[in-house]
Amino acid sequence: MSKIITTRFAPSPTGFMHIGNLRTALYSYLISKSQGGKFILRIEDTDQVRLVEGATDVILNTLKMTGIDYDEGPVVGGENGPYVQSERLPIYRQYAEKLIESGHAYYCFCTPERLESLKDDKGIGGYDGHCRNLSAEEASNNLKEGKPYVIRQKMPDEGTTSYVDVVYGKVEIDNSELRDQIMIKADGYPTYNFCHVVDDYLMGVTHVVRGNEYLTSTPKYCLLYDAFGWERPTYVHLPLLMGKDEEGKVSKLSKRHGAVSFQDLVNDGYLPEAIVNYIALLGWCPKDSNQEIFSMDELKADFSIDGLSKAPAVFDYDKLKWFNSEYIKKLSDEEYEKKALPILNELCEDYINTRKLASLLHTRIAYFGEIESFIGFVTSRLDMDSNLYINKKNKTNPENCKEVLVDILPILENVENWDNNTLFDVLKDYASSREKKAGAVMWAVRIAVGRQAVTPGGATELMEVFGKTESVLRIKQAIDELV
RNA sequence: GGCCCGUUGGUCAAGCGGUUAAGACAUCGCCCUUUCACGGCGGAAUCAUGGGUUCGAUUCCCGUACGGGUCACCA
Repeated sequence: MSKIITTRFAPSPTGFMHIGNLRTALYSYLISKSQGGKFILRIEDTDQVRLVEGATDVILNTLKMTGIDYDEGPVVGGENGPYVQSERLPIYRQYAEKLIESGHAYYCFCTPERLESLKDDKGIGGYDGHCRNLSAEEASNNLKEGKPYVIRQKMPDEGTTSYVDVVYGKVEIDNSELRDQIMIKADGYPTYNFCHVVDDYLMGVTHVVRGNEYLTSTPKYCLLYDAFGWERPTYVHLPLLMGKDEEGKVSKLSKRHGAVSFQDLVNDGYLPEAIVNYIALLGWCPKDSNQEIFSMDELKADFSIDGLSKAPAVFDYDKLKWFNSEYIKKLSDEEYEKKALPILNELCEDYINTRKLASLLHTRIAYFGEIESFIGFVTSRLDMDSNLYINKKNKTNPENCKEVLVDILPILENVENWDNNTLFDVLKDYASSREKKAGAVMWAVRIAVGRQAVTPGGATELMEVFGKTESVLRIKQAIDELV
């Protein structure tokens, strides 16, 4: 019987959830779930300096909102806990000592100053193995004297180490490239380089899924597995997520490219489902299908590792907007209003029919944060430019528009049911009774009421939004302004 | 700088030795229409580059260029 596929997401609680990080979590999750596997969440908080208060909650919350549910992890627990590395310190110590005993690791007493002196002018330069050959006696004496120390992994002097990555294929590194990296720091905490291997093994992780910044350091981890006599996991390295600045230069996706944390995007009014859908396709493509809209369940069913791309992908806000607008359009009126109405009610005067306004905006917004930019003409009466009355197709101009407005004002003032359908009929009837083009009448009214060239919705829809009183006031004002 | 990885339209991408080189976003045009949006139709636009291998290379190999990653008591 083969082992059940087990993957994990192992973030550091150092701030917000970067969208690239979320994608890594997603892929890790999908690789497991597409094959009925197990998914573990592990918090890697061994860097006590970079630790940020509340960051773990952000991670937990993001996974919850996106529907990435974990079988084992903090809060939910599991048989391989604890799932927070700072609670596993004795475990790492114990395994580090095993490696010292077997000759795969050693105590190092070098000072930070000495280490610094090893670097070249570019700050590049690794450890030279100074304490490698300290005798057991010297080491234990140093230990007894209480000298600060770290524990280092002993790398082979010659040869190469290779492994086969599922996405990138065979990766081979000369052992001479490998430094004797630190496993346990002077503060007693383990480094990522060491503890993630111990944890992955102990937690039964079969597929290590992570960003490809680890591609070249993975041989070191393989060596660790070998030293312990453990079976190496399957490695799945993911291409990085890039951003593009104004000049068109591509670089690792960062804040200067716009909102890059999941929470920022949500705050801007992007739906978690849309975000997940979009990033799933940034670096992955379904086989034998051009499908683009995927629910989480569909992703779980269709995801496969061989659809993963090797090349880095540029995060495109335009495409995200498209996905989001698709998801917004799919929202039921009720779901949509739940999100749109609070924003509109906050921005608009009481007399505005915000439900009507919301429905006009439903097919027009790409994200909810965009609403405000659409309704400036609603929240205030914009400066009027009489040129707006000019429309070639309907042969309108300020003069004939004024005629229409003056003519139709008393008719509108008599309208009882102030709704779109009624108003539309009224305007149409008026037009045909005066042998005018309906479009010309609509244009005059829409400009008078909306006071801007392009509006979300036509003349009668706008009038419904404004209500009778405001609509009539706006038309009167427009007439006055047309001298 | 050493090492590693990558390179199909502006962006995401399919392709896995022979194709009119899919599709989506963006863009442009037309239709629909009460302006816009939605929806429908159509256009423009891509295999980084030089050598091989082959009857035939976008596809395989090597070099070059460009981009990225990595060389921490960070993960």
